[in-house]
Amino acid sequence: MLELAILGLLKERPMHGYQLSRELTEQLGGLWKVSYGSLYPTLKRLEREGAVEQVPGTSAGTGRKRLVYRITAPGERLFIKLLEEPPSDTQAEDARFRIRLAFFRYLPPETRIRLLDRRRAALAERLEAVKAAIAEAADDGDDYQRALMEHGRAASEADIAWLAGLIQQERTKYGITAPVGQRRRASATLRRKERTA
Amino acid sequence: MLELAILGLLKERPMHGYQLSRELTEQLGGLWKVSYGSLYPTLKRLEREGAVEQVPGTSAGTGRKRLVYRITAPGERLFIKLLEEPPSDTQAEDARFRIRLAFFRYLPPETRIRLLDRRRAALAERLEAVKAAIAEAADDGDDYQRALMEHGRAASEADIAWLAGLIQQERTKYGITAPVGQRRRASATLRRKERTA
DNA sequence: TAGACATATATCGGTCCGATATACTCATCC
DNA sequence: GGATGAGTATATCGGACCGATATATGTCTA
Repeated sequence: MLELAILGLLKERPMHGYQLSRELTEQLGGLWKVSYGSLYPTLKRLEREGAVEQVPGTSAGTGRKRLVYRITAPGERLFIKLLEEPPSDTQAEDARFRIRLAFFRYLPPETRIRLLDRRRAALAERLEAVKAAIAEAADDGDDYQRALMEHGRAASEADIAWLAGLIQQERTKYGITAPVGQRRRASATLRRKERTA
Repeated sequence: MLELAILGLLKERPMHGYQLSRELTEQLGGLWKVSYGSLYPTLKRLEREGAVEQVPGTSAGTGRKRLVYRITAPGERLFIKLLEEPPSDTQAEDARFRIRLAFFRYLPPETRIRLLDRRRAALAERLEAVKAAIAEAADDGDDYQRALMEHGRAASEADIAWLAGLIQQERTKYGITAPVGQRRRASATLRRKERTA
């Protein structure tokens, strides 16, 4: 979600496209590189939608023409909406979640915990799927495919543990106790029926 | 690289679109879900390019019409080419590398080691970038952004260790010793100048 | 003062995704 | 017996993002 990332940066201060690209790469430690082929069209779209607007008269002497944008009030609302938006349940959410986290400070603690927990549940589900696949492909097979799945399992487990740590930290800091009904859910297998019902 | 994945599966036996989608999800332990919106157009493209062809007369009684495809000789060559193709140096390579690995058995040991090592070098580079970002953002800051980067660092390190293990295994199995000039490179920081020169 | 390099915006083609449409088969239940 | 719904199967559409590329202009330095 480039929109989310752009709005998050503009929230801090007005910037132009090129600057946004560098800040983005930098703030996320190079984990997420934006391409200009996405950036500029997205900026234009946001402007068309009224979420950002150009700051007039900022090409002040300093070299080349620059189109400086700032976030608007509707843009602020859009930002929060995008930040809380439910995940797309796909591998793209891996990247999206990182963006979300980079702007987590704009969310209240309760919401943060809710999102962290939702993410943890999604990873737990993936973990179960991988474990099932490992069990199934136990003897039929390809060494590399097995290694791949084992690695997927280890990575999922590490991510889940990491999230659990973040949740714990958040709870300790704000003295929020875990809702009882929610705890099991996160680590238990979610059957498909249960979710669609 | 959907093309790669499709060709890899068709190499084992002829299949139709729907079947490919399920096999793909299954063989990779649900780590990689294909959408029909990619699958069918890609199949058509591959057919247009002569890499696959329809197997005539296989709608044999069993229910619905099915378009069964098989790989051709040019398709086999394309498959190997795609499998060895240099990485796109982006976050997309994370996913691509998994696909590659799933079909690694079709490559000779030397090539496998070369690709594993290339991947390891890329991750080592990313690791250095993240470490630099962590150092830079040490005090200015957002707790969540720091957590994010730390997690990126840990994940990179884990991945590198995993790759090192795979390389070691491969070398042991086939008695191939590491080229001396290549060893340092993998774990050392690669300066930008050095690469572009 | 020429060259390389960083800054800055923009477009193009291509890949993939999610949603949706369509249609057929088969089992189940009333 | 006929409705309902789940699974199978192919296909298209709009949208997001990427990588490559084009095109300027400013700045540093040899």
